[in-house]
Parts: sequence; structure tokens; C-alpha cells
Amino acid sequence: MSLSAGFQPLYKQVYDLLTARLVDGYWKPSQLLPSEMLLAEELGVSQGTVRKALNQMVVEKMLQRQQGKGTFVAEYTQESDLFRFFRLREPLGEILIPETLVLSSTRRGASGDEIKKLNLDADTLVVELIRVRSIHNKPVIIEKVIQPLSVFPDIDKNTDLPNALYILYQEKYGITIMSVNDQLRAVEIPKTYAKHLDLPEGSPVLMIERNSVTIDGRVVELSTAYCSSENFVYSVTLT
Amino acid sequence: MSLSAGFQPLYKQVYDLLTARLVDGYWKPSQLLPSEMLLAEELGVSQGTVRKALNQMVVEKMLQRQQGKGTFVAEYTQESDLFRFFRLREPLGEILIPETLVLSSTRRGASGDEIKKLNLDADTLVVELIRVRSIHNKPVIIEKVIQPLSVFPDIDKNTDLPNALYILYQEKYGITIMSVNDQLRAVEIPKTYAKHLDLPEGSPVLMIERNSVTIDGRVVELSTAYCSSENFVYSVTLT
DNA sequence: GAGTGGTCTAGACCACTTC
DNA sequence: AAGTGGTCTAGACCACTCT
Repeated sequence: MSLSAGFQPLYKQVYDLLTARLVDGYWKPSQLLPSEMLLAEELGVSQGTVRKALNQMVVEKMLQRQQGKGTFVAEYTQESDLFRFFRLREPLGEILIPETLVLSSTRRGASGDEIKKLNLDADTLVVELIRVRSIHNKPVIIEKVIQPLSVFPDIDKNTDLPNALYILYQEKYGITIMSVNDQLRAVEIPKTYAKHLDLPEGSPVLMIERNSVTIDGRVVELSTAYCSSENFVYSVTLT
Repeated sequence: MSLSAGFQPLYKQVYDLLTARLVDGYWKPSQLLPSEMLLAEELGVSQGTVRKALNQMVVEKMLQRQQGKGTFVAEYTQESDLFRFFRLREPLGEILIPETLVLSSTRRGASGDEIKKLNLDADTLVVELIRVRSIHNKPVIIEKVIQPLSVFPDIDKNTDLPNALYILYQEKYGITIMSVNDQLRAVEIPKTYAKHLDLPEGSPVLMIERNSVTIDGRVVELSTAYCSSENFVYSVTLT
């Protein structure tokens, strides 16, 4: 059997092979995969083994399955999916979808910190994007996003950036963000940002530093956000 | 077969039955469960069905399994486990274990908000515990913990509270905290707390409001923490 | 009705732990 | 060697979707 050369369990080898097909773009978001039986036949393993690999990929949100229909590559085009990583809520818990305004977009060389965190070559250019996000017409977040041009060629040539950048990454660059690491601090709002959020200088704001990680484990985007927490909170459940 | 009267899948019925045994204390933390084969025989289902239920409980961190040894009720007595929900880190990511000093412990009637969040009767008494937590001998957190006496009888009679309260809840009251909901804000530190954290008045601090939830879904503890984020960050990964 | 994923079973063999 | 969980297979039947 073609997979038997490995040291890992069969279902793990199947998992790796199927995951590679997603990373390579062999299967694209929203696409229907072959049925369990067909995959089992193609790979020379039992249907139960394919099932175990597929179910693991569902747990990790790479795939979605529907009884009677089939198995699909996960897509994040629903509002609720797009804002899967957007954690600001009203204190009572309602989900809030922000509007977004781009303030600036500039190319520059990557800083040492960025080179390290994004694992870039020394001379790589990055785009620094500054946006203000508003909820109910009130500006509540100002964020700086760092995108390496080596990962997202000419991303600053796009007109009409989508509200959720991740959909652009997925549709235009075939890059799917699977997880983010957030570090939160409380700081006084930087002087230059105070006016954009309609806050007095010295106001305490949440500072959120985020690394965005792809399906294959690469950090491809950095962001730093300053969030007014007068009316909104960062809400998260730990298990 | 004794379980067949339900509408749910067999493995779900097995899951519910086994979970109930944990909630009831029929099986206690660190205890060895019967083997898959014995459970299957007792419940009149196949070994594969028991396995599916057990594995789900492992995912939810109620059980731990070890090949060759058996299946155990999860216990949280390791330092890393005790601080499973402790998210403060040095910016580079090292795990920090705080020391803890109790400032006060008082009984009082529950407030309306507490009655609602903890689902209490109107006349229930609660304990309000105020603690300072230090890292490397520097105070960084001051927290107020609300414990209903209806859930934790005479909890304020304990001398020597453990560093992690959850181990007390588990060992003395048979209550296991399975998840927490955190809401984070940035605020100016309350005047009365500034001196405890060695911070100037008006300093921005992280305010973390937490609901702690048991294995059976009840909120049994509230806490509000003010954290200096000069040298530490709240770190979390979203998937 | 045909095709999909979801459940359940039974049995074989492997890997690890303990005695 | 005996007992545990982990993997893999094969087959039956159920529930759902689409045509």
C-alpha cells in the first residue's frame, strides 16, 4: 500500500496528505471532496481510517461535513466566520461587526522584530496598514497591520480592502488563517492615536498584539490594535 | 439493552452516564476507571462505543488515558494544570507562577448582579475574598473573588488557602472547574488598589472579570482582577 | 432510489505498562 | 505473560440530501 512506508499511524499519514492538498491549493475553499469510499480506495486504506483523518480535520476547522451532502473545504465567508477571531463584545455578549476605514498604507523595509516574528529574509519589504474600526458609527479600534510582500505580493495595490482581511488572504493568495496568538496589555493611548478614537490623552486602552498563523504553521501577519474599552470588552472562553 | 430507551446516539448516552458518575462523585479525581471491555459489558454496548464516549471526555479534559495503564479521572494537581486558566505571561511567553497573599475575607449578602450571574436564591450569603498575587516578589494582580456559601459551605473557615483555589474546590467540595469566561477591559486602577500594586494613581491596568463554570455547566465563582501589564501580558491563542 | 456521512458492532493486531 | 489503550479493518444499518 502506497502509504505504508511511514512510522506514523495510517490515519495520521492520511491526515498529512489531505492537509497538504489544502495547503497546496489542490482543493480550494468551499470545494466538495471525494466521498470517504473514494478516498479510501484511492489511498488504499479502509473507509474508517479516512473517516478518522477527516474528522480530525473537521475538529481543526479545515473541513466541514454535512450528512447526506459531503465533505467541503472550510470557507470563511459568513459574517460569523469572518469575525471568528474578532473578540470585542458588548458586556452582555452581543456580537458586534465593525465598519472599517483605511487611514494609510505604506511600504517599508521590515524591522528586526518583524523579520524575526515573520521569519523573513533581511531585505524583505512589508506593507504597514493603519485602519480605524467603528461600531455603531463610534470609532473604537485603531490598528496597525504588517503584511510581508513576500507572502502577499502587491497587496497594497488592492482597492477596496474587505472589512475582514482574512478573506482577501484566502481568495487572492490562497492563504487561510487557522489560529491567532493574542497578547493583551493595558496602556495609555498613544498621543497620535487619541484623536482617532475620540478619547482624551492618557486614556487607558487595550493594546492587542496579534500573530496570525496559517494552516501550515507560518506566521504571516502581525497586528497591533488599540481598543477603547469604555463600552466594549475583549471576551474569551478558556477550556 | 438498558440504554436503548433514548433518542440520542448510544455513545452520547454512554457519555452522559459516565459524566454523571463524575459529577456525582461516584468516580473521584485521579481514580482509575474500569477498562473499556468491562464498561462495555456492564452497559451492554460494544467496546468501540465506550471508546468513542471516553475519547470525547478526554477531549473535554474530564478524563486522561494512558496506553498500557488505563483511564483516569482528570486531576489538576500539577502546577501546570493548576494554572491552566492563569494567562499572565512574560512577553516572551514564559509561564509564571504567582505567590499569593490574602488581604481580607468577609461574608455578606449577595448583590443583585451576583444573584443573577451565580443563579442564587435571593437571601444567599457569599464570601468576598481579596488577594494580592506577586511574581518575582513584585505585586502584579489584586483580585476580588466571590464564592457563594450555598456552594462552598464554610469556605471562609479554611486556614491556609491554596495558591490555586480550584484545587480546594475539587478536593474539599468535589467541584471541578472545567472552563472560564473572561471579559477584559483597560481601566485606570481604582484608587484603593493602587498602593497594593505599587502603581501611581491613574495607571492603566487590565481588568479581568471571570465566571468559572463547573463540569455540569453551573457558574460557581466570580472574580474581578486588576493586573499591572507593565511587565506582563494576558496571552491567549484562538483557533 | 442513489449517494453521502453517522452510528454501531466484531475482531485482529500493535504498543505500552506492570508484574 | 497478562492487561491496558491505540490502530485498522470490514460490514451492517440509519439519517439526511438531492434528483
